[in-house]
Amino acid sequence: MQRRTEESRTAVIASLLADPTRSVVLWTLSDGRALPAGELARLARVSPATMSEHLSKLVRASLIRVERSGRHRYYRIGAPAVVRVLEALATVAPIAPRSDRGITEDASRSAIRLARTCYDHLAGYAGVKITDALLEAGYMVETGSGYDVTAAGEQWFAALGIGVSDARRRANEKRRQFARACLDWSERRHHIAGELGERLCERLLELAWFERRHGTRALRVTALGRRSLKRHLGVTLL
Amino acid sequence: MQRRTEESRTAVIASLLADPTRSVVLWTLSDGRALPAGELARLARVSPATMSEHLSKLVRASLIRVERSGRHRYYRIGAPAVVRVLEALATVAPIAPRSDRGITEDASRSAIRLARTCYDHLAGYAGVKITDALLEAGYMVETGSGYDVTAAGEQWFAALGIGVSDARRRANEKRRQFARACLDWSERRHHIAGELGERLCERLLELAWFERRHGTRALRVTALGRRSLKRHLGVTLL
DNA sequence: TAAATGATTCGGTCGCGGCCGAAACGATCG
DNA sequence: CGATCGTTTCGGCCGCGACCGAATCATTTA
Repeated sequence: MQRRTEESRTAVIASLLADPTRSVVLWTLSDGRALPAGELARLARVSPATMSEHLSKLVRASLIRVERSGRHRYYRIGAPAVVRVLEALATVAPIAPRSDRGITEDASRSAIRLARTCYDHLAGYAGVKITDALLEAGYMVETGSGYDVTAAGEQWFAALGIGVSDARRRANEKRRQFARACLDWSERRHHIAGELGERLCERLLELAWFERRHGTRALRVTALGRRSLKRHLGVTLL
Repeated sequence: MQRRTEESRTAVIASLLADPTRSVVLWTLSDGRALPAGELARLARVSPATMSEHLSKLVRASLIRVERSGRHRYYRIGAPAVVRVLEALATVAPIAPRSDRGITEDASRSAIRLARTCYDHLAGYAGVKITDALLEAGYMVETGSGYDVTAAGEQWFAALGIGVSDARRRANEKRRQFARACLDWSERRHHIAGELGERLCERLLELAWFERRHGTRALRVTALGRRSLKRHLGVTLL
């Protein structure tokens, strides 16, 4: 392989992501699934021949890996860094079309968009919806730099087993923000992060409203989680 | 603008980064500078006409902004998120060609590669060189999860006004890693992060070995910094 | 106002790459 | 062993976009 400048090396990677068909493939696999070539062809609406070429390019660049099983070949994301690129690209909104505050209602296509961890807190459709509901109910209010919990909110969190004042104290000690507003790449909306976001996420996993999925940051909503979100916050997760 | 799927929207952005000429432009501007169209054409070795087309595409997508001044038009990066995409792309090494542990010796081209902050610690060529030197001198050793400071190292840090044992204690309190190894996108090498990395960075800024630059994460090495790095660590920053 | 300089627009060429159908390949199954 | 199914390879078509020179526009300088 000949010497390349940093610039053209990133251009090569970018050109692999620049094709709509390949982009669909990567986004489809971005939640950690492994799918056979034929199914990917069907999803992207191209012939098996075309898909095969795309897949071989992606494999050659190590953006995806292939695993043979019988007469199928299963393709999966090659490295976590690949998903980070996708997310970074999604964050560069081609001028965010925020006409109104609607959430994308077809978020269900990919598990990683429905619910995932973002560092230590909850993100994706679920993270945004929960944050919205907390604001809507008056349990939290927006501040300049994030959120703050109201007296009513403190009770709500306590009912879930989360000590707000304790979290506030710890955040202060750690010189960490108490309840930060983190921008979501898939929803282009804010969700709750910081010390409180971490505790909320931890607790919802403890309560088994969500479950971790193997080898991915995507979370599964349990049946209990769906019911409880409905009851506690009036949130329906499609 | 018609409805687009998330996939194809990221593909559009990626296609803008996929062209080598545009890629050079974005990398050149990635340290926060603003350059006129003609100079960018010269740097990328294309005609002014060609460059103009590229620039207008990038502006239309808000990846860069333009500012008129006299008969020049100065172009600069449009949003911090754009640089994050570049860095994410650079991190997806087309199989890192790490034949040996050499550092890129032409890192000086872009200020942001020479020295920058990565969250709260020092990164780029400078960050990696300093980390290497600390290991080389036996002031730190590599551990499974990062680094640890030796007794000799503790003295070295103390001479600089950094209390290692205090940092260790604080890290423990904050449940934060003491000295993490963070992967550098430009050098593809590790550098020191975590609590100790933060304190080191803070202190070097206090001592005026480095200076923050306006509106960018790039740092400038001062003349004092160059001399001191040479004396304290035998490090020369080209 | 004319000349010079930076930047953009226009018109036209050319090559790369995505696409498909057909054929080949490889594994499984009857 | 032939039939079938999933996948890849091959050959050829076609359109998009990167490129440049020439012309145009805009701003500064003489």
